[in-house]
Amino acid sequence: MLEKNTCCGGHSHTPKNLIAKAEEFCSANGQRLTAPRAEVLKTLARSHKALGAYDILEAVLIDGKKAKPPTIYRAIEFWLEHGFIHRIESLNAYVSCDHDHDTAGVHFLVCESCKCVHEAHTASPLKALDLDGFEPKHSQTETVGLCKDCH
Amino acid sequence: MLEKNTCCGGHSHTPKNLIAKAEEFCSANGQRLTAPRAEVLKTLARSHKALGAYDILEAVLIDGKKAKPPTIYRAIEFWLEHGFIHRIESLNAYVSCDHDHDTAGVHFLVCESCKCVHEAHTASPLKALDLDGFEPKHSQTETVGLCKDCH
DNA sequence: GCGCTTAATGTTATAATATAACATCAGCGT
DNA sequence: ACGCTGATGTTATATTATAACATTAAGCGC
Repeated sequence: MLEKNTCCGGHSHTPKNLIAKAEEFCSANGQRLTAPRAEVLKTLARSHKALGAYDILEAVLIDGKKAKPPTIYRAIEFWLEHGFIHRIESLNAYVSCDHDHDTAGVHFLVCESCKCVHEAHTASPLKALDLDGFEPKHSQTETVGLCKDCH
Repeated sequence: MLEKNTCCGGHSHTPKNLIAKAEEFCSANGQRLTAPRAEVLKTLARSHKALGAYDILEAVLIDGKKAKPPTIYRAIEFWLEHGFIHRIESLNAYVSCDHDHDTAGVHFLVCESCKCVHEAHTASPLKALDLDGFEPKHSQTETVGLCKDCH
């Protein structure tokens, strides 16, 4: 896997921008931007496709060596917690995001063919709902289909 | 796992009703309601918690014998395809549903503590979106949080 | 700089979820 | 009964994720 992303116009975050934001975030919050964290985030930022944990694992070298799963999963968890990446549940995969929105409700258009993901923003889907005592923490909508280039 | 479902008032579909619908569906559509299919659907219908495939596997006996994973996954796939159950992506688990709605857009309130799932219905989340050529097939929203009884 | 504390990573092993591939069986029309 | 088809049985393995413990590195007070 991990082909070059030419789909959907090849959009991708610029790793530089995202890493710059990440650096800023870390120093502002007493977190460390370690090699595994940086490599994982860069790999996701270069791709607009969702990447599985093992795709990332195959793609990155930490100090010139292949990492092992826990290393990758820890970095993934770190960036998920801090809103720099999202997990696409329907693919068991991960995408970077621009981090310029609140993370309470997001909507992804997921191409089932090329695995590219577009992030959309609409009103919270909870607005119209009778929650009947349910206390929401995080909403995520995934729309699976075919992107412009794949259908 | 697979504790008795006492959470959230213990709602659950009545297996009889759901199986009746399933029988009707199968005979109307030239499908067979085989033992694995019936057992899997009954097990899900009795539970309002989401059950993982291996929970179901532990719970059912087919002709008095424990099934093996492909048997369970095939039955799950069958009912998913025909709209009798849903997959809760954030839990890698499955719930039955009443099948009285179109399956194009659903919204689940998922309790991260007890794994109970409430199905909600709102307007399609795609209405407000600029799809830009994306061809949607299926939308699903999952809101993770704590149910009335768990918080 | 030294030693302490803490957070992060390295390493090994394994759990949990899911599917591929092929053999066998059951229902059904003829 | 025969053969076709779709479903299941069976074996093995792929894929995704985490537990547990050892080791290393950064920050801090002195």
